[in-house]
Amino acid sequence: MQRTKIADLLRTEPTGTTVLVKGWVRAFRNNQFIALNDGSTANNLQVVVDFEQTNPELIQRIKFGAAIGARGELVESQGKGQRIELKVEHLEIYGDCNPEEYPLQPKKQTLEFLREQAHLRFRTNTFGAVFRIRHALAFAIHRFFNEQGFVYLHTPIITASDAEGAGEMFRVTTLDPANPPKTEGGAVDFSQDFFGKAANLTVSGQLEAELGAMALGSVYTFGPTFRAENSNTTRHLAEFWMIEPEVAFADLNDNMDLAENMLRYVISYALEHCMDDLKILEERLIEEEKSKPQDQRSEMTLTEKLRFVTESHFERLTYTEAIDILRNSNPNKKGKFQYPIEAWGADLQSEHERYLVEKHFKKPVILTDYPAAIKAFYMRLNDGTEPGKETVRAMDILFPGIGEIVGGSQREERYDVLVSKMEAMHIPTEEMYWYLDTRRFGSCPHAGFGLGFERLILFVTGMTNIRDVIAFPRYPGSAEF
RNA sequence: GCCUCAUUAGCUCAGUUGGUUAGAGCGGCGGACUGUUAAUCCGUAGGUCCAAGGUUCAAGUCCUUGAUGAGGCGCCA
Repeated sequence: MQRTKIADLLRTEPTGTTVLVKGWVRAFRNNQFIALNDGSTANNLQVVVDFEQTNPELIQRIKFGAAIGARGELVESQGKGQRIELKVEHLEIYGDCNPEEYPLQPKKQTLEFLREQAHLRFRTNTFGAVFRIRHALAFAIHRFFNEQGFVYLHTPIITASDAEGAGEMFRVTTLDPANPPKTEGGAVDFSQDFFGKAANLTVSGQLEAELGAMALGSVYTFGPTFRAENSNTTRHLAEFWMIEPEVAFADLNDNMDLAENMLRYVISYALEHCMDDLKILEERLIEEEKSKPQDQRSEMTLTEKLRFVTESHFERLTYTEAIDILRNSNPNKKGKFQYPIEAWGADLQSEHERYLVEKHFKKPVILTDYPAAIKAFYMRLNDGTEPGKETVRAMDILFPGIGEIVGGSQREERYDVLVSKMEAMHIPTEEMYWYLDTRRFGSCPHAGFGLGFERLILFVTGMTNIRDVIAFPRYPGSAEF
């Protein structure tokens, strides 16, 4: 007999037909009622055992976490908590689960404890919900770009260019670390390494994506990205997934529209397809908020917050306008900022971004036209700015509770301007010939951005630590599993 | 990398000014009950108080160093 998934069963009517289900025991109450979960949905199927007609040794083995199969009639439930249930005719245990040794328990366990049990945490309601939503968001992103006529470009994970300047890199090598070949000068001789030169894990697929966009028109990447930064925060990982669209013949406004539409599209998709999982996470947050003082509780529930974002337009303003708002803000005047806003040109700190998003505008904010000095070399220099106050066509999308979720820009398409900026920022132009070639041959205005996938999941799930929205997090000092 | 806080039973946590034999809830185990919904009721076992040093008549409690975890900051997505 073919097994039926619980997600499908819960959508059907209790017809009295015989079905076979397989899953894991989430609860066994009263020697009769098994709450069975097979991962297809957050919801359990109630499986009713006739304990007087069942071998006591078999009953004894129905423990929290055990894998079982149950065949029986699907009937209307006599109890109140559920519409339908399965009346067992035949029960089979596939895998026992010894409760004395099993780390998970049928009760609340902290996220920190479950992080140490990351190989088992999928089995909890919370992480089941998180990873089903993560899947749905990944699917929605591909669907969005496909509908928009984008080509999914697989940019390399191993790169030999270390000129991108996006962060510290992980070295990829096959040289013997104890005894590497040396040059005459005593340095490690990477010309003898696997690739004939030093290689690293990618910190961004953007530069390669630009190459694709200059022929395919609209491309996006969606893959793992690596940063060897010693970052210890709730929003950074050493290995994370990034989505990087790149569009030819697009300017910064097109870019902002694309990012905003994409975010609204994928959040709407989650609201349409993941409501059971979102409700579980929403309940979790409501429980958690109860232990907080009144003034720190959020005004909106998780789903209200998501709906709010899908329905509101993001506030767009320039860096210069943001500085004015911050300079005249109450916390700045009262000296509440740890880093007071003084002169134009300073980079904004987390506290400033949070003030703009969470206090001033109370919705997602897009900041544009940052000072050229604090942004990357490939961003397009704005025309007609005062000397010393040059800005670039950059944009950052800031989300409440997360901070920067998207960073993007219109790219510098003018060969001469790009070369002089690279020279000023000490980026070796010879090594980057392939990138510069796009500007030498058929260059055009183009723009793109990077979206941190895990940061998006943080926002949609309401989780607060990025290590809880990726299956097996990598961060300083940790590469378990 | 910097700052702050934490580490006590399987889990979540109490443990007063340094003072006798370190407690609770949940979970586990044994039993009762049998239409339960975090089931309920009765009983029961379970501890290298993170580690190493130190102060003291006496340390879970104070000090030093280290490890691990959490939160914040920086770097960013």
